Amino acid sequence: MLNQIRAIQPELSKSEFKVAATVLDTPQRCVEATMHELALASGVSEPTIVRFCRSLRLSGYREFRLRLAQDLASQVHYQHSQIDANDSADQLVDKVINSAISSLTKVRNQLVAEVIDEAISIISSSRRMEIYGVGGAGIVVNDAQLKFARLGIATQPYSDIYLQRVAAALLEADTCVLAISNSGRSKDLLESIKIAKKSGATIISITASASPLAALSDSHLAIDLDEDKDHLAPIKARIAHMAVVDTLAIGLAVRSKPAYLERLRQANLALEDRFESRNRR
Amino acid sequence: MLNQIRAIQPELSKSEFKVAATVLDTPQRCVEATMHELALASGVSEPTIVRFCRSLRLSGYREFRLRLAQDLASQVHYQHSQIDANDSADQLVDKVINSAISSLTKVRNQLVAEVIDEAISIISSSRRMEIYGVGGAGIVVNDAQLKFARLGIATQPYSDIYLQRVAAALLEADTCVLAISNSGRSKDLLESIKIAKKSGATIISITASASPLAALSDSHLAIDLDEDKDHLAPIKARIAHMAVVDTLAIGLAVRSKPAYLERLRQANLALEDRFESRNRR
DNA sequence: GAATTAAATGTAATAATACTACAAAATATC
DNA sequence: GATATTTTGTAGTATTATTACATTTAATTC
Repeated sequence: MLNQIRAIQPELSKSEFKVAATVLDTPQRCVEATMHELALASGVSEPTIVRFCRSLRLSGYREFRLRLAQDLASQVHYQHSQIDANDSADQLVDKVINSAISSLTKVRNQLVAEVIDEAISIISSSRRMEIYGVGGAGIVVNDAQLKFARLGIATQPYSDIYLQRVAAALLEADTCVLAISNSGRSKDLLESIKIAKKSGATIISITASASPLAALSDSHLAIDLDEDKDHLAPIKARIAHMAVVDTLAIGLAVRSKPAYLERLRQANLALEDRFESRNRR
Repeated sequence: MLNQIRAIQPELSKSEFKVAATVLDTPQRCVEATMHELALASGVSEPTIVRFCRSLRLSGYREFRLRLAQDLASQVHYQHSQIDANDSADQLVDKVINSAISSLTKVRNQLVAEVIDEAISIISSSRRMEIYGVGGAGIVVNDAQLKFARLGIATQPYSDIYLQRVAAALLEADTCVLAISNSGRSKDLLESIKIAKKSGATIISITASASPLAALSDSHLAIDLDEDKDHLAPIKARIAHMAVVDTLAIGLAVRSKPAYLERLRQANLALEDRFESRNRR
């Protein structure tokens, strides 16, 4: 919902834009607000509120409020809670999993459809792709390589900063680089990306908005996670980034000619004899 | 909310009881209904609806409807839906993420607290741990290594089947092996585990119940995912397994002496100068 | 750059919805 | 069986959402 509002905001008229802004700014408040209050808060008239709701293809304010409430509820539910030594194993499981779910929910709300489409079309029109990341993101980089490989899309993962730079210097104009970093501030990665850009490669990034990496990117999949320093932080980032990669890979698969899906089938087939059959037990 | 209604239902008056009944019976419908409609459906008058809401300690029907909507939204079980070529990017995101969330939910429901405790105690009483997996699980194996490393727990990951066997043959009695496999039927992995067992190592597995791998394990963290053959299947498995590893690692960290957490802090510190500062931009 | 047209926005009236006061039933209490 | 108490509904009021229409603002054409 918020996602959708963000997406259509640029197409809205001046007044409706204001309404979108208030909603995006204080969604929790809007759920509680009556139409009159929202009109007041946005500095517009009440009919504009109705028109705004209609722009979202909803029947009216009542439905809007309901949808917004539901949307927020599905995020709020998984509050992140600190883990401590006294937690039972049950609590531990709940907290860890809920925190993972909450970061996935964030991804769902933050991914902008247009950017996904953009990134997919960049990848599919590039001759080849390299994937860069450092530190914890290295895992995501390798995971991405595996996912794309299963679709028959050859990619080269580099999580070593030296290899990265060498590779980046050798890139050509019709290639692209997928850069993955939570903060978007790793000096080493930034250096590699600058080199890649100089080589003429198109840069797709999965990173925080307003980060140096985002600024360098041609296509930027913004993921902003809490900056908490708890032990779950790196895990959350990893799961979130993997989910974005999933979306890209799957999108690429379904968007492009059915050939990809056929390749996926074959890749699965090739592994089949490596498994114990279920019957023989 | 529904639970609360169920709880107070016996204490309600006859008419309010009817209202509670309709709400419990068709909660989804009630979210959409106006006060008048709910009154009609329950065969009571509108003030009774208000009184019912007040019995729930809510200000009125408006709040009731909002709360109910939120409540239902947070329970909505992300059911898995097939992705097809006509999906918009928005739908794509929703489907991929929801499917990931649903597999995490499964993990949450399937993990048994006792087994987590058991696995944690095996790991912390072992001199060292090796982590085995093949194919897609290789990613999880590397991720696990990284997670444990951050806690100062040295582990050796092996996703190559030959190295695995060699390593397994050299294991000693006071070591343990964490084996990760979705199906629990990969011949290569099973072979490695048999060798590891012969060497006297304790086996912890993250895999499907009733699988050959489960049968070989000393401690078995059972994760059963749908056996659907869609393109999301491997992704779901990976996310689910990573979540289990997270739980183990975090559990290990909080259970054991605070030393682990201190090490984690130091590991984070060691990386700090590798990042662009936020101020300089 | 003025005139015309179209789009956007707000005002004011109307409709729908939620809520309240009070009176009538129903139930319990003596 | 009369009285008190609780429960419920009727009818009216207040609030909230929506619509019709007029006004303003912006865009387009000459």
